[in-house]
Amino acid sequence: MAGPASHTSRAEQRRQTEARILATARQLFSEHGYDRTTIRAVARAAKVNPGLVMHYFGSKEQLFTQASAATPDEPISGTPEQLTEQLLATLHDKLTHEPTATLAMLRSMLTHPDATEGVRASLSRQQEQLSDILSADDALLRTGLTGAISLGVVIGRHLLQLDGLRDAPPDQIIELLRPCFESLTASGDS
Amino acid sequence: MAGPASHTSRAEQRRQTEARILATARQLFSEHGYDRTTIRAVARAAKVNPGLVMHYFGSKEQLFTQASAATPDEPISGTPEQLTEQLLATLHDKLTHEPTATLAMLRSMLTHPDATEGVRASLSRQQEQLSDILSADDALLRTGLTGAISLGVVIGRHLLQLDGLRDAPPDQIIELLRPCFESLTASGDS
DNA sequence: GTCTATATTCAGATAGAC
DNA sequence: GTCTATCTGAATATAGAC
Repeated sequence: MAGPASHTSRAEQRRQTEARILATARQLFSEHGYDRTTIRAVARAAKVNPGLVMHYFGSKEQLFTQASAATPDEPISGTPEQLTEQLLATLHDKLTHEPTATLAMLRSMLTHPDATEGVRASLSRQQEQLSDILSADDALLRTGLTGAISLGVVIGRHLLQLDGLRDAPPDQIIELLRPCFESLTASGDS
Repeated sequence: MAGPASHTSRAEQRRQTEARILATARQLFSEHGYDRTTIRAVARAAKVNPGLVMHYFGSKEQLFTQASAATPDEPISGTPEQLTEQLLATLHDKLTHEPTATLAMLRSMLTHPDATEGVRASLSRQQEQLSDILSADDALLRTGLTGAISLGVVIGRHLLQLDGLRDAPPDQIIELLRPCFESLTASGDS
């Protein structure tokens, strides 16, 4: 691969190769899911040997763990009114550029137990934070719904690529969804 | 398995065995998805031989096709106002008893191309019908959102079993979602 | 440090015995 | 019509050569 390395030390070379493998794995996991992504395919796409992938990451499971490690959502805080805007802003961000690592986890969330747990944990954390602010007796259901709705819209856009959702401007989507989130974060009992 | 069959003809016996295999396959596909469900596991759970499953259904793909064949949604028609109630009624039904066949398809929709196409086709059909009624210039986006929201809530309840969503009474969920659907089916431009 | 060769396991599918 | 035995291919993982 590398010609006579000018400044790249051996350790630096290794770091770059490892990063390239990881980026390739993220991409393939996000497109085809855990089970249908093979170590061999990752190696081929990253232009390295399959054995090297194993050597660096230990196992397919560990490779997936690293490839799907996403930065956790911003903590939510403030008044119930601010809450709606924060949720919409977070969703807007996910609609514009959801990181490949997150898509890798979402892609496998229905079929790979680790991914299921990852998504559940992430949503649960958010539900806890939100429920503290809402403090209604059906808070957990309301926050579960905002999470499920966000999840459905993200999946519909990035993974299923539904007509109408796939190419719509994020701003327009957010505007249409604002009443939904407002009604769900409103404190009035049904 | 069968003792001295009293009234069951050989053809009847076969029909029953085939139905038992299909029901078992539906269950396992809906729990673990396409890739992690093996012919062998289906055979074991149905108390038949793996060869018999192949003999009856030809291939794993064909078994999945039959196991995940769901009855299509009711056609939607009427005025925009009736439309909201119909969507909510359909969702209420899915929250109470989503058929195992549908869950089998939903479980694999992110990782198995056939299932992806099945879900996309089902949602597209519904979007077409709804868009005809709405006749707003952003109709396709609005109907895409109602589909994505329904999908997210069904997945959150049945497949991810999110806290708050998992055990909530369908009536209560529907009430909380009514404003969402009303705002999305309202004809006013944003 | 990188890659080759291979061991091991397990899946779907097939052919043929009872 | 039902089941046993087996073929074939592919995947992860390992051991060792360069």
